[in-house]
Amino acid sequence: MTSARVGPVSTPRRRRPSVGDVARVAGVSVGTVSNVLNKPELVSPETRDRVEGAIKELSFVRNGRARQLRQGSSTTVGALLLDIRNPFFTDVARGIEDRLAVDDLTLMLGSSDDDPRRESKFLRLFEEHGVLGLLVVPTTHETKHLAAIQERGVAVVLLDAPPGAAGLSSVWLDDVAGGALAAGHLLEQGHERIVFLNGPHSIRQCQDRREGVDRAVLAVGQDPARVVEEITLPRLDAAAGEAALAAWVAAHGGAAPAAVFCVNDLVAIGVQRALRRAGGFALLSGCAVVGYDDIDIAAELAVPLTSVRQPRHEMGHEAAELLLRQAAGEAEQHTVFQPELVVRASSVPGG
Amino acid sequence: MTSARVGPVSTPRRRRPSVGDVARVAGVSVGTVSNVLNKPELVSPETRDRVEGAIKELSFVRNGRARQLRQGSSTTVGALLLDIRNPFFTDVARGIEDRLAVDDLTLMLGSSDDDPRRESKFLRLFEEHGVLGLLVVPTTHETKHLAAIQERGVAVVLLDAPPGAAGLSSVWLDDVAGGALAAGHLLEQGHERIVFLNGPHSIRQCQDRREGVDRAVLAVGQDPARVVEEITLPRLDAAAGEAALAAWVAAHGGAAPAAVFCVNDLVAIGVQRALRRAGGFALLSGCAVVGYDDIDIAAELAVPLTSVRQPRHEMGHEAAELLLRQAAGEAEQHTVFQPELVVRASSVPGG
DNA sequence: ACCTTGCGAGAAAGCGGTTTCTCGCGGCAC
DNA sequence: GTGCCGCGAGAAACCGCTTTCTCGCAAGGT
Repeated sequence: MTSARVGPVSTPRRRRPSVGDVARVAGVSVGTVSNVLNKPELVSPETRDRVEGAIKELSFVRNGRARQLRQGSSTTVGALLLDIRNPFFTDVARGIEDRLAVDDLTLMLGSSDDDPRRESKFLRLFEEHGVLGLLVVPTTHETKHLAAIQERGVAVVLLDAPPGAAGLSSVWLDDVAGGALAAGHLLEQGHERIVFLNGPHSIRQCQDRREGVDRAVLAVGQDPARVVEEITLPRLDAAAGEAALAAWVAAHGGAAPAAVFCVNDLVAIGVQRALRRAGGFALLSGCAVVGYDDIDIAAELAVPLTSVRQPRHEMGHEAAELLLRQAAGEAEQHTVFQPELVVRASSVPGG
Repeated sequence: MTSARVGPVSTPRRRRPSVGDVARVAGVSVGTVSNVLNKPELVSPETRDRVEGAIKELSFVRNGRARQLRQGSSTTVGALLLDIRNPFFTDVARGIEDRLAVDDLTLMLGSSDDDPRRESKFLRLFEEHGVLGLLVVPTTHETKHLAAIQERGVAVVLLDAPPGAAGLSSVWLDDVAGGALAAGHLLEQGHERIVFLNGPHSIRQCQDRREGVDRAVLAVGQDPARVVEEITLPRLDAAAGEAALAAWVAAHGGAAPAAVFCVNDLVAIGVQRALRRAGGFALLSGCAVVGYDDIDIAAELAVPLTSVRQPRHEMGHEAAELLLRQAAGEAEQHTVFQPELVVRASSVPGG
């Protein structure tokens, strides 16, 4: 470990001043202090000045929990994403945050890591916390538990997921179309076999992308079972992609597959890494790779990555928008975005 | 826009059941319900069963705000980072979260975008929210306002920043050493001029890295003023790096600088992009580029990037650790990590 | 039979704000 | 001079939960 520690001195800890303290210093009642804070126009200028002076003097900061408890309101929304380290989700998160900032709301983030236990832990935490609403990338198809939360008065929007239980708004992207786009592109390039590094089908996106792949294969009159070799990854990051492809290469005497479709760009980056390690640039450039998400760095890689683009920021923004509407009592609403194929060197011969 | 909307149906909204409701259904007092929730061993099994039945029946979820208000405790900590989209910060955030999860605490994240106004807005929000503690990447050298917050009873730890006002713990990395490492490496490669794409010196890290660069230059008996050409970027992302380097190339008749040191990897990625666009792979491979942070994808770029590595996850973890200690009344403490140079193709001739 | 224990449950007082209701007081019309 | 109105400030209830304190009651000891 390359670190060092130093440090003496102790830290004081005092009770925070309350409206009562402010009232005492200003020589008014607590109700008046509250009025200064919330409805200054109801208070005479002199009194207001005295109170504001006292607030400064004590450096009073009001207790938002008590405030919200009384008002029954809330200013935070919770978002439960699959993995905050995945650039796809941070871009989505930023989209959410940007929309919330307009209304002076703040965001609590959690990563479920696609683990239902972590998901339910965070959901409970958020709900107890009294969030205004919840944006959830669900870990399973089953969304009844989310509908139940909404029944209890917390607006819930499904994020990166199709419409689920009745009453829940949703924002997602047509992953069947996305999968078809990717596979169609590879087939067009003349590939007859496609290795598909996918996540478990319990993840909706993974299942849908597979369905899209199958449709594309059927569309050219081929048999998916013969064309597609699907490998299920335990996790959807670069390390998992690298391991899976290294195993494939090892199992095929050092040869690379002709075409690989990866369930996301991180996995694709891992695949490229595995190819480079196994056979250098030659192997790498002989293998067509397509990713998914089109994260910012996809274009900057050793071999720029062909990818299926999702409007990440916009998806987050729209999800927050729907959440606020739903919280305002509007009806549920479903927005579906369309994917777009971005072709780069990783999938075309001259790359 | 590639999206569509649909949706009818209305959303109900009911008052959440309270302990009082549970008590009524179970035929006990609210105090007993509370005891079932918090000290089940004090309640007789039959009563406990009745209460738990009522909780299930009403699907009661306790109101954490009221709970924390009464207890005076809190289970969330706030972290104010510069930009959540920068992988450096998400890795730090993940380190924080991993440490907090051990104690069942949750994280609220905010991005200040290096804007003091956004910073103070978030600080107020967090403080009103009653967070247990605050991890802050400060936007200025001035940390008195943070010390003032700690005076009011919220533990504060400076993150990615050197010790500031008395009483505040801190976790940072020796950026002077980091800057020296990068510049020393470029000088060793025989470069006599270094273009340094830096952020404004009002950002401590930027100032320190510059100082490190100067020291390295002085160490080989050269004059920093002659060797280093520093360009100040308005933002520290890929777009800013690309724009700055494109301008440099344009101003030098299409020639690339021999050596570029970038204040972070995103900027370096932008630089590589600019070089590729201006002169293709030839120009790119003729220019030595060094980045900072060593984010995960640095190794996967078209030209793998030499970078100064920071232990991101560990820094976040340690910051959370210090925060919890400080919140527990322990004395302030300062941890400083050491950077490490990771040499890749982007800075060495044979790359 | 009587007094002490001790256990389990209820009543009530907060936590720190907001909000409603009441009330005193000065100004104004009659 | 009396009555009314309205403004500004205070008193008190309340949000939902925890926690302390009290008390009834059954068991156990003598």
